[in-house]
Amino acid sequence: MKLIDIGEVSEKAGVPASTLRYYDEIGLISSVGRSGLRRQFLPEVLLQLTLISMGKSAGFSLDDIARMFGQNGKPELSRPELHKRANELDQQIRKLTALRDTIRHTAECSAPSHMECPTFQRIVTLASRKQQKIAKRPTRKKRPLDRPGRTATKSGYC
Amino acid sequence: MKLIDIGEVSEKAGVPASTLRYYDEIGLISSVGRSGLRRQFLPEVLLQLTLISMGKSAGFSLDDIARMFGQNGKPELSRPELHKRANELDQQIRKLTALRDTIRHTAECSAPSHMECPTFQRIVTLASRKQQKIAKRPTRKKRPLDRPGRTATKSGYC
DNA sequence: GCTTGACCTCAAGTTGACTTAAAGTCGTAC
DNA sequence: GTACGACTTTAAGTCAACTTGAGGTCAAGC
Repeated sequence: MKLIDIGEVSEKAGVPASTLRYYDEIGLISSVGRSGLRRQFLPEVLLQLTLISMGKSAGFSLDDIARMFGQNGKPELSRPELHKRANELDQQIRKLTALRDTIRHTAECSAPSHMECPTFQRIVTLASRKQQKIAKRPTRKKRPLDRPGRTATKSGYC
Repeated sequence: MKLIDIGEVSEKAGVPASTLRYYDEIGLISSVGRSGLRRQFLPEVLLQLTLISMGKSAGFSLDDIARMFGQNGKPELSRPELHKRANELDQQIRKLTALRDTIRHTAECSAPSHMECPTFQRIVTLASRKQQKIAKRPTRKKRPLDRPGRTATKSGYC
Protein backbone atom coordinates (compact mmCIF):
# COMPACT_ATOMS: atom_id res chain seq x y z
CA MET A 1 0.00 0.00 0.00
CA LYS A 2 1.67 3.17 -1.23
CA LEU A 3 1.68 6.16 1.04
CA ILE A 4 1.57 9.70 -0.22
CA ASP A 5 2.86 12.61 1.72
CA ILE A 6 1.10 15.80 2.53
CA GLY A 7 2.58 17.82 -0.29
CA GLU A 8 1.34 15.42 -2.90
CA VAL A 9 -2.08 15.17 -1.32
CA SER A 10 -2.27 18.92 -1.22
CA GLU A 11 -1.35 19.22 -4.85
CA LYS A 12 -3.58 16.43 -6.12
CA ALA A 13 -6.60 17.45 -4.11
CA GLY A 14 -6.07 21.17 -4.51
CA VAL A 15 -6.30 21.67 -0.78
CA PRO A 16 -3.70 23.74 1.11
CA ALA A 17 -1.42 21.80 3.40
CA SER A 18 -2.48 23.97 6.31
CA THR A 19 -6.02 22.79 5.77
CA LEU A 20 -4.92 19.18 5.62
CA ARG A 21 -3.11 19.64 8.91
CA TYR A 22 -6.21 21.20 10.36
CA TYR A 23 -8.40 18.34 9.15
CA ASP A 24 -5.93 15.89 10.59
CA GLU A 25 -5.94 17.72 13.88
CA ILE A 26 -9.72 17.62 14.20
CA GLY A 27 -9.79 14.00 13.10
CA LEU A 28 -11.65 14.51 9.84
CA ILE A 29 -8.90 12.72 7.98
CA SER A 30 -6.00 10.88 9.47
CA SER A 31 -2.40 10.52 8.55
CA VAL A 32 -1.01 7.03 8.94
CA GLY A 33 2.62 7.83 9.56
CA ARG A 34 5.48 10.20 9.09
CA SER A 35 8.54 10.36 6.93
CA GLY A 36 10.76 12.54 8.98
CA LEU A 37 8.23 15.01 10.20
CA ARG A 38 6.05 14.85 7.12
CA ARG A 39 2.60 13.41 7.46
CA GLN A 40 1.84 10.51 5.18
CA PHE A 41 -1.57 9.45 4.02
CA LEU A 42 -3.24 6.47 2.43
CA PRO A 43 -4.32 7.07 -1.16
CA GLU A 44 -7.97 6.83 -0.15
CA VAL A 45 -7.63 10.18 1.54
CA LEU A 46 -8.16 11.70 -1.89
CA LEU A 47 -11.58 10.12 -2.08
CA GLN A 48 -12.32 11.42 1.39
CA LEU A 49 -11.31 14.91 0.38
CA THR A 50 -13.66 14.76 -2.57
CA LEU A 51 -16.44 13.81 -0.21
CA ILE A 52 -15.50 16.61 2.13
CA SER A 53 -15.54 19.09 -0.70
CA MET A 54 -18.97 17.90 -1.79
CA GLY A 55 -20.23 18.02 1.76
CA LYS A 56 -18.97 21.51 2.27
CA SER A 57 -20.53 22.78 -0.90
CA ALA A 58 -23.79 21.37 0.42
CA GLY A 59 -23.33 23.49 3.52
CA PHE A 60 -22.65 20.64 5.91
CA SER A 61 -20.34 21.38 8.79
CA LEU A 62 -17.11 19.44 9.05
CA ASP A 63 -18.64 17.77 12.07
CA ASP A 64 -21.61 16.61 10.06
CA ILE A 65 -19.35 15.37 7.32
CA ALA A 66 -17.28 13.42 9.80
CA ARG A 67 -20.44 11.82 11.15
CA MET A 68 -21.67 10.90 7.70
CA PHE A 69 -18.43 9.29 6.56
CA GLY A 70 -16.47 8.52 9.72
CA GLN A 71 -12.73 8.29 9.09
CA ASN A 72 -12.85 4.69 10.21
CA GLY A 73 -14.85 4.10 7.05
CA LYS A 74 -18.19 3.51 8.71
CA PRO A 75 -20.75 6.26 9.16
CA GLU A 76 -21.69 7.15 12.71
CA LEU A 77 -25.19 7.96 11.62
CA SER A 78 -27.97 5.44 11.51
CA ARG A 79 -29.62 4.48 8.27
CA PRO A 80 -32.72 6.63 8.83
CA GLU A 81 -30.58 9.59 9.76
CA LEU A 82 -28.63 9.19 6.55
CA HIS A 83 -31.83 9.03 4.56
CA LYS A 84 -33.01 12.16 6.30
CA ARG A 85 -29.82 13.91 5.20
CA ALA A 86 -30.36 12.69 1.66
CA ASN A 87 -33.89 14.00 1.63
CA GLU A 88 -32.78 17.36 2.94
CA LEU A 89 -30.31 17.41 0.10
CA ASP A 90 -33.16 16.82 -2.31
CA GLN A 91 -34.88 19.87 -0.89
CA GLN A 92 -31.76 21.88 -1.26
CA ILE A 93 -31.21 20.76 -4.81
CA ARG A 94 -34.67 22.05 -5.62
CA LYS A 95 -33.82 25.34 -3.98
CA LEU A 96 -30.66 25.70 -5.99
CA THR A 97 -32.43 24.80 -9.18
CA ALA A 98 -34.96 27.52 -8.54
CA LEU A 99 -32.20 29.97 -7.78
CA ARG A 100 -30.41 29.04 -10.98
CA ASP A 101 -33.58 29.60 -12.97
CA THR A 102 -34.15 32.88 -11.20
CA ILE A 103 -30.65 34.09 -11.99
CA ARG A 104 -30.96 33.05 -15.61
CA HIS A 105 -34.21 34.85 -15.76
CA THR A 106 -32.91 38.09 -14.27
CA ALA A 107 -30.08 37.92 -16.77
CA GLU A 108 -32.55 37.91 -19.62
CA CYS A 109 -35.59 39.76 -18.40
CA SER A 110 -36.04 43.34 -19.47
CA ALA A 111 -38.24 44.42 -16.60
CA PRO A 112 -36.93 47.63 -15.03
CA SER A 113 -36.96 45.97 -11.64
CA HIS A 114 -37.23 42.20 -11.53
CA MET A 115 -39.32 42.47 -8.38
CA GLU A 116 -42.08 43.68 -10.67
CA CYS A 117 -41.65 40.90 -13.15
CA PRO A 118 -44.38 38.29 -12.81
CA THR A 119 -42.21 35.48 -14.13
CA PHE A 120 -39.60 36.28 -11.57
CA GLN A 121 -42.15 36.28 -8.80
CA ARG A 122 -43.57 33.03 -10.00
CA ILE A 123 -40.25 31.23 -9.96
CA VAL A 124 -39.39 32.43 -6.50
CA THR A 125 -42.72 31.89 -4.81
CA LEU A 126 -43.11 28.56 -6.50
CA ALA A 127 -39.76 27.49 -5.16
CA SER A 128 -40.50 28.60 -1.65
CA ARG A 129 -43.88 26.95 -1.72
CA LYS A 130 -42.27 23.64 -2.65
CA GLN A 131 -40.44 23.74 0.65
CA GLN A 132 -43.64 23.27 2.57
CA LYS A 133 -45.61 20.68 0.71
CA ILE A 134 -43.75 18.25 -1.41
CA ALA A 135 -46.07 15.33 -1.49
CA LYS A 136 -49.28 16.44 -3.13
CA ARG A 137 -48.90 19.05 -5.72
CA PRO A 138 -50.85 18.77 -8.92
CA THR A 139 -48.72 17.55 -11.77
CA ARG A 140 -48.79 20.07 -14.52
CA LYS A 141 -47.45 20.34 -17.98
CA LYS A 142 -44.05 21.86 -17.52
CA ARG A 143 -42.61 24.48 -19.71
CA PRO A 144 -39.11 25.88 -19.35
CA LEU A 145 -39.10 28.50 -16.66
CA ASP A 146 -37.03 31.12 -18.33
CA ARG A 147 -38.72 31.04 -21.70
CA PRO A 148 -42.39 30.91 -20.82
CA GLY A 149 -43.70 30.67 -24.35
CA ARG A 150 -46.22 32.88 -25.99
CA THR A 151 -48.60 33.76 -23.17
CA ALA A 152 -48.69 37.50 -22.75
CA THR A 153 -48.22 38.76 -19.20
CA LYS A 154 -49.76 41.82 -17.68
CA SER A 155 -46.53 43.74 -17.69
CA GLY A 156 -45.48 42.46 -21.06
CA TYR A 157 -41.85 42.02 -19.99
CA CYS A 158 -41.55 38.29 -20.16
CA MET B 1 -49.00 50.24 -0.73
CA LYS B 2 -49.26 48.53 2.62
CA LEU B 3 -46.23 48.55 4.87
CA ILE B 4 -45.42 45.76 7.26
CA ASP B 5 -43.34 46.23 10.32
CA ILE B 6 -40.35 44.27 11.38
CA GLY B 7 -42.16 41.93 13.74
CA GLU B 8 -44.50 40.78 11.04
CA VAL B 9 -41.71 40.37 8.51
CA SER B 10 -39.77 38.37 11.05
CA GLU B 11 -42.68 36.10 11.73
CA LYS B 12 -43.73 35.62 8.12
CA ALA B 13 -40.24 35.02 6.82
CA GLY B 14 -39.07 33.04 9.81
CA VAL B 15 -36.06 35.30 10.18
CA PRO B 16 -35.11 36.80 13.57
CA ALA B 17 -35.62 40.53 13.88
CA SER B 18 -31.98 40.95 14.82
CA THR B 19 -31.04 39.45 11.49
CA LEU B 20 -33.41 41.76 9.66
CA ARG B 21 -31.83 44.71 11.41
CA TYR B 22 -28.43 43.41 10.43
CA TYR B 23 -29.50 43.01 6.79
CA ASP B 24 -30.91 46.50 6.85
CA GLU B 25 -27.72 47.84 8.31
CA ILE B 26 -25.53 46.30 5.61
CA GLY B 27 -27.98 47.37 2.94
CA LEU B 28 -29.10 43.93 1.83
CA ILE B 29 -32.70 44.89 2.41
CA SER B 30 -34.03 48.30 3.19
CA SER B 31 -36.74 49.57 5.42
CA VAL B 32 -38.82 52.34 3.93
CA GLY B 33 -39.91 54.09 7.07
CA ARG B 34 -40.65 53.93 10.75
CA SER B 35 -43.71 53.83 12.91
CA GLY B 36 -42.34 55.24 16.10
CA LEU B 37 -39.00 53.55 16.13
CA ARG B 38 -40.15 50.42 14.34
CA ARG B 39 -38.76 49.72 10.94
CA GLN B 40 -41.35 49.26 8.23
CA PHE B 41 -40.89 47.34 5.03
CA LEU B 42 -42.54 46.99 1.70
CA PRO B 43 -44.24 43.62 1.19
CA GLU B 44 -41.72 42.70 -1.49
CA VAL B 45 -39.12 42.30 1.21
CA LEU B 46 -40.57 38.84 1.76
CA LEU B 47 -39.66 37.88 -1.78
CA GLN B 48 -36.20 39.28 -1.24
CA LEU B 49 -35.79 37.23 1.90
CA THR B 50 -36.73 34.11 0.00
CA LEU B 51 -34.03 34.92 -2.52
CA ILE B 52 -31.57 35.55 0.25
CA SER B 53 -32.38 32.24 1.83
CA MET B 54 -31.92 30.45 -1.47
CA GLY B 55 -28.68 32.28 -2.11
CA LYS B 56 -27.35 31.40 1.28
CA SER B 57 -28.17 27.78 0.92
CA ALA B 58 -26.20 27.88 -2.32
CA GLY B 59 -23.24 29.15 -0.35
CA PHE B 60 -23.26 32.65 -1.77
CA SER B 61 -22.07 35.41 0.54
CA LEU B 62 -24.47 38.17 1.45
CA ASP B 63 -22.32 40.41 -0.67
CA ASP B 64 -22.75 38.19 -3.69
CA ILE B 65 -26.46 38.00 -3.10
CA ALA B 66 -26.68 41.76 -2.89
CA ARG B 67 -24.84 42.03 -6.16
CA MET B 68 -27.08 39.51 -7.88
CA PHE B 69 -30.35 41.12 -6.79
CA GLY B 70 -29.51 44.68 -5.81
CA GLN B 71 -31.99 46.17 -3.37
CA ASN B 72 -32.81 48.81 -5.94
CA GLY B 73 -34.30 45.95 -7.93
CA LYS B 74 -31.66 45.82 -10.61
CA PRO B 75 -28.70 43.45 -10.43
CA GLU B 76 -25.27 45.00 -10.27
CA LEU B 77 -23.81 42.15 -12.23
CA SER B 78 -23.62 42.06 -15.96
CA ARG B 79 -25.51 39.52 -17.97
CA PRO B 80 -22.49 37.29 -18.62
CA GLU B 81 -21.56 37.41 -14.96
CA LEU B 82 -25.04 36.30 -14.03
CA HIS B 83 -24.85 33.45 -16.51
CA LYS B 84 -21.53 32.48 -15.05
CA ARG B 85 -23.14 32.32 -11.62
CA ALA B 86 -25.95 30.20 -13.02
CA ASN B 87 -23.50 27.80 -14.60
CA GLU B 88 -21.59 27.48 -11.37
CA LEU B 89 -24.86 26.63 -9.74
CA ASP B 90 -25.37 23.89 -12.30
CA GLN B 91 -22.01 22.48 -11.29
CA GLN B 92 -22.97 22.63 -7.68
CA ILE B 93 -26.29 20.99 -8.27
CA ARG B 94 -24.44 18.11 -9.85
CA LYS B 95 -22.16 17.92 -6.85
CA LEU B 96 -25.08 17.82 -4.46
CA THR B 97 -26.82 15.21 -6.52
CA ALA B 98 -23.75 13.03 -6.36
CA LEU B 99 -23.50 13.58 -2.63
CA ARG B 100 -27.12 12.65 -2.19
CA ASP B 101 -26.61 9.46 -4.15
CA THR B 102 -23.50 8.72 -2.16
CA ILE B 103 -25.31 9.16 1.13
CA ARG B 104 -28.19 7.01 0.00
CA HIS B 105 -25.72 4.41 -1.06
CA THR B 106 -23.81 4.38 2.21
CA ALA B 107 -27.13 4.04 3.99
CA GLU B 108 -27.85 0.85 2.08
CA CYS B 109 -24.51 -0.68 1.28
CA SER B 110 -23.33 -3.55 3.40
CA ALA B 111 -19.62 -3.14 2.76
CA PRO B 112 -17.66 -3.10 6.02
CA SER B 113 -16.07 0.18 4.99
CA HIS B 114 -17.65 2.12 2.17
CA MET B 115 -14.22 3.22 1.05
CA GLU B 116 -13.79 -0.32 -0.19
CA CYS B 117 -17.10 -0.41 -1.96
CA PRO B 118 -16.67 -0.09 -5.70
CA THR B 119 -20.08 1.46 -6.21
CA PHE B 120 -19.27 4.10 -3.66
CA GLN B 121 -15.98 4.85 -5.34
CA ARG B 122 -17.63 5.03 -8.69
CA ILE B 123 -20.22 7.57 -7.60
CA VAL B 124 -17.66 9.79 -5.98
CA THR B 125 -14.97 9.71 -8.62
CA LEU B 126 -17.53 10.08 -11.34
CA ALA B 127 -18.87 13.16 -9.64
CA SER B 128 -15.49 14.73 -9.20
CA ARG B 129 -14.55 13.94 -12.77
CA LYS B 130 -17.63 15.79 -14.00
CA GLN B 131 -16.22 18.94 -12.44
CA GLN B 132 -13.41 19.06 -14.96
CA LYS B 133 -14.94 18.19 -18.26
CA ILE B 134 -18.56 18.81 -18.78
CA ALA B 135 -18.82 19.28 -22.49
CA LYS B 136 -17.76 16.09 -24.16
CA ARG B 137 -18.44 12.99 -22.23
CA PRO B 138 -19.85 9.99 -24.02
CA THR B 139 -23.55 9.62 -23.42
CA ARG B 140 -24.27 6.32 -21.82
CA LYS B 141 -27.32 4.42 -20.84
CA LYS B 142 -28.02 5.54 -17.34
CA ARG B 143 -29.08 3.28 -14.58
CA PRO B 144 -29.95 4.45 -11.10
CA LEU B 145 -26.75 4.95 -9.18
CA ASP B 146 -27.73 3.37 -5.93
CA ARG B 147 -29.23 0.20 -7.29
CA PRO B 148 -26.70 -0.88 -9.90
CA GLY B 149 -28.68 -3.78 -11.25
CA ARG B 150 -27.48 -7.28 -11.65
CA THR B 151 -23.84 -6.88 -12.56
CA ALA B 152 -21.73 -8.62 -9.97
CA THR B 153 -18.94 -6.56 -8.47
CA LYS B 154 -15.59 -7.83 -7.39
CA SER B 155 -16.32 -7.40 -3.73
CA GLY B 156 -19.86 -8.61 -4.03
CA TYR B 157 -21.23 -5.95 -1.71
CA CYS B 158 -23.29 -3.97 -4.11
C1' DG C 1 29.33 20.20 6.86
C1' DC C 2 26.13 23.49 5.19
C1' DT C 3 22.33 25.23 2.84
C1' DT C 4 17.80 24.79 1.06
C1' DG C 5 13.11 23.85 0.92
C1' DA C 6 9.46 21.47 2.49
C1' DC C 7 7.60 20.32 6.18
C1' DC C 8 6.66 20.78 11.53
C1' DT C 9 4.18 22.92 16.14
C1' DC C 10 1.67 26.14 18.64
C1' DA C 11 -0.61 30.31 19.41
C1' DA C 12 -2.87 33.99 17.68
C1' DG C 13 -5.40 36.35 14.09
C1' DT C 14 -9.12 36.65 10.45
C1' DT C 15 -13.60 36.53 8.18
C1' DG C 16 -18.55 36.42 7.61
C1' DA C 17 -22.74 36.25 9.65
C1' DC C 18 -24.89 36.83 13.17
C1' DT C 19 -26.36 37.10 18.43
C1' DT C 20 -26.42 39.11 22.93
C1' DA C 21 -26.45 42.58 26.46
C1' DA C 22 -27.47 46.88 28.37
C1' DA C 23 -29.87 50.81 28.40
C1' DG C 24 -33.33 53.56 26.09
C1' DT C 25 -37.97 54.80 23.42
C1' DC C 26 -42.44 54.36 21.71
C1' DG C 27 -47.77 53.32 21.29
C1' DT C 28 -51.44 51.16 23.51
C1' DA C 29 -54.32 49.39 27.22
C1' DC C 30 -55.76 50.00 31.54
C1' DG D 1 -50.44 58.67 33.78
C1' DT D 2 -48.28 54.61 34.08
C1' DA D 3 -47.07 50.01 33.05
C1' DC D 4 -46.16 46.83 29.34
C1' DG D 5 -44.22 44.83 25.44
C1' DA D 6 -42.28 45.32 21.25
C1' DC D 7 -39.22 47.60 19.37
C1' DT D 8 -34.65 50.69 19.28
C1' DT D 9 -29.18 51.60 19.40
C1' DT D 10 -24.38 50.45 20.09
C1' DA D 11 -20.75 47.70 21.30
C1' DA D 12 -19.04 43.56 22.22
C1' DG D 13 -19.17 38.57 21.88
C1' DT D 14 -19.49 34.06 19.34
C1' DC D 15 -18.74 30.41 16.06
C1' DA D 16 -16.74 27.64 12.35
C1' DA D 17 -13.16 27.10 9.44
C1' DC D 18 -9.27 28.34 8.37
C1' DT D 19 -4.75 31.17 7.79
C1' DT D 20 -0.64 33.32 9.39
C1' DG D 21 3.58 33.92 11.89
C1' DA D 22 7.44 32.68 14.49
C1' DG D 23 10.66 29.63 15.43
C1' DG D 24 12.11 24.71 14.83
C1' DT D 25 13.37 20.05 12.29
C1' DC D 26 14.65 17.03 8.78
C1' DA D 27 16.54 14.81 4.14
C1' DA D 28 18.86 15.74 0.15
C1' DG D 29 22.09 17.97 -2.79
C1' DC D 30 26.25 20.50 -3.22
